[in-house]
Amino acid sequence: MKNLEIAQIFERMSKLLEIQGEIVFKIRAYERAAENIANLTEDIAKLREEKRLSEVGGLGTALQEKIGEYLDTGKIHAYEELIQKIPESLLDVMNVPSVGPKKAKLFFDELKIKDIEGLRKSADQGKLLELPGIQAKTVENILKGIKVLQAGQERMNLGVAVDLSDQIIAQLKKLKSVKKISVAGSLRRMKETIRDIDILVVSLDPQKVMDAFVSLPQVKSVNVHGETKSSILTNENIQVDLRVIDEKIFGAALLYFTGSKNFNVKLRQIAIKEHKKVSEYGIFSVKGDSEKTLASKTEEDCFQALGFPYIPPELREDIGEKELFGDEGFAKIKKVPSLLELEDIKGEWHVHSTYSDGHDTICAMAESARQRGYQYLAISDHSPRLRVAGGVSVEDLKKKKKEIDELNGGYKDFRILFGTEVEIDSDGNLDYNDKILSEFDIVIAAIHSGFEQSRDKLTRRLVKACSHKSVNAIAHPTGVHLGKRDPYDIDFKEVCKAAVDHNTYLEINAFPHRLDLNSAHVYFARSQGVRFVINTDAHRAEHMGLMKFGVAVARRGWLTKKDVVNTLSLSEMLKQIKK
DNA sequence: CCTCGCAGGAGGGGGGATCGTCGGATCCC
Repeated sequence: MKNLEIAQIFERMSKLLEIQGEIVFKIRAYERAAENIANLTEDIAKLREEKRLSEVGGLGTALQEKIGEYLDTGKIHAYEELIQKIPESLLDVMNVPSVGPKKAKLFFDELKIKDIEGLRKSADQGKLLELPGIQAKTVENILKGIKVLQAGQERMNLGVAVDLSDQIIAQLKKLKSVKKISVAGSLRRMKETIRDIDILVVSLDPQKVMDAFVSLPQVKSVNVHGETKSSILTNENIQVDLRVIDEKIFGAALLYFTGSKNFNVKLRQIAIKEHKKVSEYGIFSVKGDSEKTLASKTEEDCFQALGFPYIPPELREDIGEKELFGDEGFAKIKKVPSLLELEDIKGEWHVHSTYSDGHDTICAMAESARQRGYQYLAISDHSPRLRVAGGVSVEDLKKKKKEIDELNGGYKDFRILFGTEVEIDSDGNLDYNDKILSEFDIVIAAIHSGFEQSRDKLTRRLVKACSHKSVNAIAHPTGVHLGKRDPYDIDFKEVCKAAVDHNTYLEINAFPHRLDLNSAHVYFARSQGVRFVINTDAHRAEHMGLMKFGVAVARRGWLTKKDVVNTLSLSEMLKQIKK
């Protein structure tokens, strides 16, 4: 699928056009197109074939032509031309903090600086100082920026981010002067991956909080240490920003710093139409030159002042924007769905035991599930084909079944389900025969090999697995490993259709390295009528605590309790999964 | 560059802080 490639090129073009000094609207057009394309769950090639590119939004004749050109030839002429004039490596230069399009252009025009190495040299040699508007402080910041950039800019997964922010918040909470504390930013929206961590506090003694913050044990270096804002880099090169907020405007600040950026823009656009103004200091009514504060103390107040219901952070994204604001973008929000909660989860289908590559026994896993208040837990170990994970042989299945039956004899309001995570082979066949498969309580099918197959073949494998009479779910349907491996190339819409047609559930894998399906997939699949199961893929008992991340993805994909099968009681769930 | 609404052309991402330098660029959500 070429979606991401095309989005990336448009993204790069927008930056290059910015350096070139193009009008801001052209730059934004490319930027917007890139975003919309990246968020697509359908194949752009297919959309084009069906002449539906206009549905994407932000694609006029010129951009549609360029998409066609890329799909046909693998190249975009306008892009090739652009990088003749402006070296692509200027994009790296522009990535250096404190260097934007203007400085990048200045350095290139005057000093022929075209990459970071060149920038560093010129800075060291004092050449930058000869340029207008550049003085010692700027050079210092640029050199510092290069170091920051090279220290690592990748995104971390949600699990890492939550661990770190929990630690920091726990430490800051110990201070008496901290009255209120909350995460903000993409972490509060529970995005699958996070770049930096934002924390807001209310405190009567800001200086003290800031001093404590910059001297936490996790701190490697301090970027900013002020009264209202401090910013540090942890030993793992993660940036954490702390802001002290006046309690009176905490809600407005939280709303603002939670984002997303596009969501803020949207709110402000809508506010303007109603002669209101939104800023990080509050919601105001505007009459001529005079402004009156309508709300600022809590987020709820702020939404109310705008005439909106409370919108949970997970929904403040582009993903469901049309549903939220209407097609024209300015309709009033009537109500938002009551999203799935962690407490709604009654059990899960996908954990491993010592029968395959799990760390804990079936009994230990079951105990942990019971303590979490679950009614059931399917122990779904790998099948033999997945040798590296010690797949369970047909013989050992009998032993496993017996063990489960015995344990179940001792439970009253809880049941262990006999499950498997069965391999889908390179032709879409399953790793146990039909008779054996029919004996499981729960069968989830998964792909662990042959990721490089063609889109058609991969899609057919999943469709075939979906239509098998014993398969209840497809595990981690896109195969992504965040930061390590891209999803494999499938026609997701086809897979959704097969899932709906055969009462097969699609898994939201809650393990932070996976989060697969992701929230955009979930949102799309929901629109196709798909139903879901959220599983942790736990390989030890404590991993079952990762369920919260799966729930977060579900919420970001607009799911309610009724979309998710493992919110049902045991008997109801068993009834519904019948094929 | 796109969209709107009209047939050629106009108008188009909200709002503020901060930094560093002298008018404005960069950054944040």
